Amino acid sequence: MTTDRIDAAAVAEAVTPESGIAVPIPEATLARLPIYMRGLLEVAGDGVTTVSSRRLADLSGVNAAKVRKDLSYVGTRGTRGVGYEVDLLIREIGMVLSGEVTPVVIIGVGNLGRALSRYDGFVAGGFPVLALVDADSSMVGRRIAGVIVSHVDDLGKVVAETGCLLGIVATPAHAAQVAVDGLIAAGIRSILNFAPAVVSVPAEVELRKVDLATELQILGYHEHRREAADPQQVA
Amino acid sequence: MTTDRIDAAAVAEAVTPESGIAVPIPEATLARLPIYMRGLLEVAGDGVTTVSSRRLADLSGVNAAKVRKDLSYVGTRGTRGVGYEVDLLIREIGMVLSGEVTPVVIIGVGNLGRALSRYDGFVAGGFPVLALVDADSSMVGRRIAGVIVSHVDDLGKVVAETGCLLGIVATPAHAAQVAVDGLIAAGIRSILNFAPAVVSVPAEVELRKVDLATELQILGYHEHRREAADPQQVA
DNA sequence: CCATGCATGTGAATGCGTGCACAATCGCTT
DNA sequence: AAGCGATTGTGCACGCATTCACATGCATGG
Repeated sequence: MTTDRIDAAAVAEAVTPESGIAVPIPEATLARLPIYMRGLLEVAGDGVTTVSSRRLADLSGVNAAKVRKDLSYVGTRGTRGVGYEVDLLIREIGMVLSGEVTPVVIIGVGNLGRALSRYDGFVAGGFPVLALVDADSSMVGRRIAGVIVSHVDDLGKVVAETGCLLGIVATPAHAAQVAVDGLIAAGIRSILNFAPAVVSVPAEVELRKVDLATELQILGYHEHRREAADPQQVA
Repeated sequence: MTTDRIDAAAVAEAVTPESGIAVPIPEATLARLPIYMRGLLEVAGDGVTTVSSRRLADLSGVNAAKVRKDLSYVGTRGTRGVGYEVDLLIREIGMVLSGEVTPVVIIGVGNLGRALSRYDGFVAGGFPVLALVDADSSMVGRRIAGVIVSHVDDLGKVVAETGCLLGIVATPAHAAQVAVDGLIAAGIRSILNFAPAVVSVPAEVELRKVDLATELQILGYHEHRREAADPQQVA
């Protein structure tokens, strides 16, 4: 996987089931929770009220034991011999991954930035894009997906007004570090970087990365590898 | 990391240094090679002819020992006391990740599909988008980024004509499985899936996934976690 | 020609993630 | 009321990835 957590430090906090404060969900589990959520919403739509770990595993393309272990982290308890209550599970997982609406700001409204700002999945997932900024003055003032583009110099003001908590960097590589620094200065502490560049952030800032070109290169490697090993062409 | 290799089976082939056939690069290493490549191209632009693992590690945001071990997999040998030759390294890594041009086809020309087809990074990385298809007839015939959109029913023909080896799925979730099946039927064996859905493929097909909404949800979790632990607001 | 310093290459230890396998436990049926 | 089938919860072992630490070996300077 190319899109990884940058800071590899794991959350090693002790589990405190009853304190209600600490929540030490492993990174790998966290990445699967949204997948489970989709499966749950699907079966809930069919009127099903109970799922087994096996069923949920099939829907999510993972191992059943993994599902059970993952669910044990979110605190949910199933019923032995029966399974898990769908509605309850949806509420529990929804609670874990920020049940409320979390607005995001996008830096860079080039091709990628515009597409992301119009991407339905964000709004559907509770992440409305409430602010857009760009360094290019000719972009400022334009309306994209209902949001007016502001200048990057006004980033702090815009973030404060809209209450954005998450930042998405969709600039060219050479502008990525500046964009990230700007977001941090504006108070954003969780950033998703689409620019193909290595950026550094203070330890308290959470930085994730999505590298589209790298994804293709990894696929290309496997493809070429297959061709070299297997002389048959599809023709 | 949300965008992961789906099939977790590792390539366990034995290293055959001199045979020139088998290439058993670990998945984790493979994901870092493009990062190294960017750093190398950067220093090469500055006229530097030699890099140490330490320097390359700093540029890539990773550990120096990791760099050395990664480079040992690609077969490159550095010079003790000096470092690695930049040009040579660029050629070696370029060789590993498919030095030639590998055309790609995109299924789905909605917001995301259009943005991806215009994304400069693909062409720059040697992955030109030579074909676009969509199920919506009203899209067929339109020209996007210089490529004319074909109907998904003609997928096999289009793939054969353009020689595309990689497929990108940018459809809505409910159409993802059909799109993947279509790509496989057309002879594509390496697929990058952007649709937020779990799809199943035969073992010989390589499927990678990029899940944008999930990335934000993971960030959102950390953000909320921080807020809960740290009552101070940014205000 | 030799010594010295620096950077590579890798053995080994640690930690996380995965998945098996099984005991514990629940609901349902007889 | 008691047994039975089903499913959860988890201890355990295995494997990959990461990182440290150090011996190896090359180039440069005296």
